[in-house]
Amino acid sequence: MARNQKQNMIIDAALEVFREKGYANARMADISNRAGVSYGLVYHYFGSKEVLFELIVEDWWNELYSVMEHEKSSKIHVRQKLINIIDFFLTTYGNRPNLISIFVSEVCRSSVYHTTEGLAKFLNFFSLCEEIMAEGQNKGVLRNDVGAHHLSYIFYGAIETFISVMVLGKEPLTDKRKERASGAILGVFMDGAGAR
Amino acid sequence: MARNQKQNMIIDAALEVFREKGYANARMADISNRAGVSYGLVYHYFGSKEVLFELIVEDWWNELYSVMEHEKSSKIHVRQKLINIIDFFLTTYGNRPNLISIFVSEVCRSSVYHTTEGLAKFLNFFSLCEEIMAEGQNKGVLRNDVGAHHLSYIFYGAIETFISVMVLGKEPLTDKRKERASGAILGVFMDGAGAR
Amino acid sequence: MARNQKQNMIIDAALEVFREKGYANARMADISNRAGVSYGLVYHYFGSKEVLFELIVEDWWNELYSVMEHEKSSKIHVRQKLINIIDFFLTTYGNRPNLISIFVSEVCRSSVYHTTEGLAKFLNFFSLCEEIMAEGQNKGVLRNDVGAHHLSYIFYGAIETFISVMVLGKEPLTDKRKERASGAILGVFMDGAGAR
Amino acid sequence: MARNQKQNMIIDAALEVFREKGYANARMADISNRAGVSYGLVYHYFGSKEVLFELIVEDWWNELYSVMEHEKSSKIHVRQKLINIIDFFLTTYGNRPNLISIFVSEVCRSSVYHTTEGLAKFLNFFSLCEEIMAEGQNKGVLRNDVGAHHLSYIFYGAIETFISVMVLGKEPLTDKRKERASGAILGVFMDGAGAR
DNA sequence: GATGAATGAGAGTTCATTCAT
DNA sequence: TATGAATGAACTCTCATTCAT
Repeated sequence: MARNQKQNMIIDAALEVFREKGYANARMADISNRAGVSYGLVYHYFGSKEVLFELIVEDWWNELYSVMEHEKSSKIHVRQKLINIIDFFLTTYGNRPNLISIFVSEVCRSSVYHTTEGLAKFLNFFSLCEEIMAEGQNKGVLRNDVGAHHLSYIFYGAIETFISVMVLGKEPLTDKRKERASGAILGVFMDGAGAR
Repeated sequence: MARNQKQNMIIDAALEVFREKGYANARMADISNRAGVSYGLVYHYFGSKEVLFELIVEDWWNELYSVMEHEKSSKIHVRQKLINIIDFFLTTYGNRPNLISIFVSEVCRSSVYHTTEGLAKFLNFFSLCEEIMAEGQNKGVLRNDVGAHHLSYIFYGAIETFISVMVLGKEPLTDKRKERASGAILGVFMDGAGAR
Repeated sequence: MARNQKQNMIIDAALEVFREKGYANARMADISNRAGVSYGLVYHYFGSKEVLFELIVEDWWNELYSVMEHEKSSKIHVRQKLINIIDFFLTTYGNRPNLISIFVSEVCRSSVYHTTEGLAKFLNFFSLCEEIMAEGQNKGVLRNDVGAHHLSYIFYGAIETFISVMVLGKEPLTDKRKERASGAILGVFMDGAGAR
Repeated sequence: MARNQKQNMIIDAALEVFREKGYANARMADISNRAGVSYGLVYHYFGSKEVLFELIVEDWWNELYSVMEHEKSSKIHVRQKLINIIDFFLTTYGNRPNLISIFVSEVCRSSVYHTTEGLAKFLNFFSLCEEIMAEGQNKGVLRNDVGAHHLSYIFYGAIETFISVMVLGKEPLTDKRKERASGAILGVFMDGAGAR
């Protein structure tokens, strides 16, 4: 699945255009223009708008699953696993803002994705997340009186909202901001917002 | 702005169709058919697809602001305020799932909403949320070492993810489920997911 | 065929709107709004957009024919007849600019009027004009080496262009301007533009 | 701006359809059908109905200006210049009746053209015409007691009416008829319709 | 007479996709 | 591989006309 230069240029252009306009409003002509290639070449390589989009999304899901799988089977402390997951999302926002922006805007919530297949992707992610939470519960690191899946929702929801706000505000991610965000998410998730 | 029966039928149909297909894929013909009125009547009353959508969204924002304002100026305990906000979202999911679904899918994240105006709506909401958090900090109910705006993100993120999962799974909201969700969100937000 | 007040208000509004937007772009709603009456009343009285327009145009043709007939059978000098005709057009521009503007813009040239019926209206006008020219030729007032119908074209063409320019420039018609235009048209038509 | 074959076919079809139905009643589907191309191709090349129309009109104005400029700066006798201008219009009617018909019906008088820009086109034409008339006055060929712009109106009005009548009557232009029309226009314009 | 809600055919335009070169 | 001309289904919006009250 190695891609040549032009294919990569098209993918990059697609990331930009999908992010800027959203899937529905992105035109194939926009993508080919942005990539500096001809109209037909996009079809030559990717077949259709949907396939192109799915490819991008699929890659992202696979990458995300891979990270989650890795953390799941890792021997480190659960707390560190959560830190790593938060870090993965924030780092991706920093390095590939278009990608994470599309994920947050066009995938997570898009009605287009409210399909059995779309749902399965999510459930899979949450299920991996849940396993880590369950591990934490088993090891006495996380509370037992709240379902592991509920813990997943709260944990992921915090990450997603931080990213959404940055996406909306088009905020660049400085190291300092990243650290603060990371600290806030982990701190509140683990210890709560309540004063001690 | 009292609406007559047909206007309400159109609004209800629009809520269904926008929810099912998303804004971009919703056809005005779908809406008029669903409402059982003629094509032209939708235009007669609402002028355009965009206006119809904005009307729905605007109403929702206003209702949300109204609730937030009310909680903000209320004299009750901050903890209760948070309970009320969670309850408002969950109750709305129960009563008007189409509305909250559109909000979560088509508004919060839609690229279409990544405009100055769209951003302003959000910032306004978060700013109201933040004031409540700040009140909690001042009263010693909430921790001070995390910014009030960050607390807002985590709090709202938790709510939104619960709703998103229910929307995706098309889960009906039983009283029991509602109570559990509410308890989980508040519990983890206030006291953390960490074991005691 | 006496019209009541509302009917007249509608006719006046129609004159304004047809002049401003042209027949094709005039909306019945524009007319009813301008007239300050309800939508349906225009239909109640006039049946359709086309009928309303035809009524206005028909009235104008009849008035024009009447003037031409009168001049034709009048015993005055042919030169005076031409002066009267010029004066009729210029006066109408002064008093009812909407009417003459519609005539010049929407009737004379409109493709919509390129029908057998539309053509007949014109031929009838030119035929009345031609008879006056022929009378002038018979009485030795006008030259015989150019066909009477050709004289009609040149004579009417001069009038129409003056009016068109005023319509385009939205020029008000002062007495002085009217006199000069009238003098120029008659002078050049009778004696030519060539220096003596 | 060299045009390929299909573009020319579309332009030709547009000339026919605009002439037959007028701008407002011409459908893009008519044009594409007439041209024997698909619906989309018209948009591919010309973008919109308005642009297509403007292109045709713009070309004509430019051609007309070019002829007028040429005559203006030519060293020939003013009388000959007028003959050439008349001939240009009549020849165009003979060769491209659709074009001249559209000009006379849809441009000169169309309410759509009663804009600042539309007016400017006309004024420019009349101003070129006027300069030739002024030259005639300076050289003692044309009378001085009538303004040069008024002479323009009468001269052009005569030409336009001849053409309009031919357009309305769908008359073909034989050489003989052309000669007679030309002779009549020039003769009456220069020497008047009055008997000697 | 008078109103304006209601209808729906019709037109312009977009844009994903195909295909000949 | 690479191009971009060509296609046409699909969709939004307009507005003349009808009709119940």
